[in-house]
Amino acid sequence: MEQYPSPDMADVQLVTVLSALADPIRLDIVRALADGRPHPKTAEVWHFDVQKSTLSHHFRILREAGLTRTIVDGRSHAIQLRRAELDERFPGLIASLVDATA
Amino acid sequence: MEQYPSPDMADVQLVTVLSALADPIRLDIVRALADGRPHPKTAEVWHFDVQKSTLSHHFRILREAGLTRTIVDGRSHAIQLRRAELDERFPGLIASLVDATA
DNA sequence: CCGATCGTTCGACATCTGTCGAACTATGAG
DNA sequence: CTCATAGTTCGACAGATGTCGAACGATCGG
Repeated sequence: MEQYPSPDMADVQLVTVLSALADPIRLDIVRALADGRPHPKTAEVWHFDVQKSTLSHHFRILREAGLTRTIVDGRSHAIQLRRAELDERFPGLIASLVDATA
Repeated sequence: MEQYPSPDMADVQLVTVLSALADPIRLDIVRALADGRPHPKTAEVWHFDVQKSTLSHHFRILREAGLTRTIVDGRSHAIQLRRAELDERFPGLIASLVDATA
């Protein structure tokens, strides 16, 4: 299917990742996703005060930057941090985001 | 004098730091500054292909985000990463930037 | 003092970015 | 099949951002 493609981690640039993280909503998402497990994209689950189209936009930025992958199951989608790959490509980066008091 | 003020590190937001890092030139600067020592602002030293006014703009963003401090000595200015403070406020973050193969 | 140098500031401009609402797609329920 | 639901895509728009060049301010050398 390859419906929602993420880039190869080897091609992911640090500055692209940092740009993706440089937004309050996306940073919150990534920090919440740091457990490495899939989380539903459902807008109501995320308490953000934006429309679902905006949230969808943020999910896309994260995926295209290489931070996340999308798991499709019927009409429900989940998003998952590519934790292991990221830890290998950018050691310590995700950990430092999680540790930090925002 | 307080001529070029940097914010208190306690007031520095993670997302602000990430926004400052989310630019190719500024990321390069920070990585070069990671040794913690002062570096001259001299445009020729930095090989970037932008005008000095643009470089000055980037230095300002970095300082206002809390990443650097400016040291004035006569008419020559130096810029220094606030390494120790940053390491305490955001453990591992700077290190992960330096480690990474951009 | 005078002129040169280092760096900042300002206004202008094009581009990028976050946001919305409406339309669309695909899946699942009855 | 029909309708509802989950999420995406699209066009529009306002505001932020990176860049330049010109003008400015401050300092140093002669």
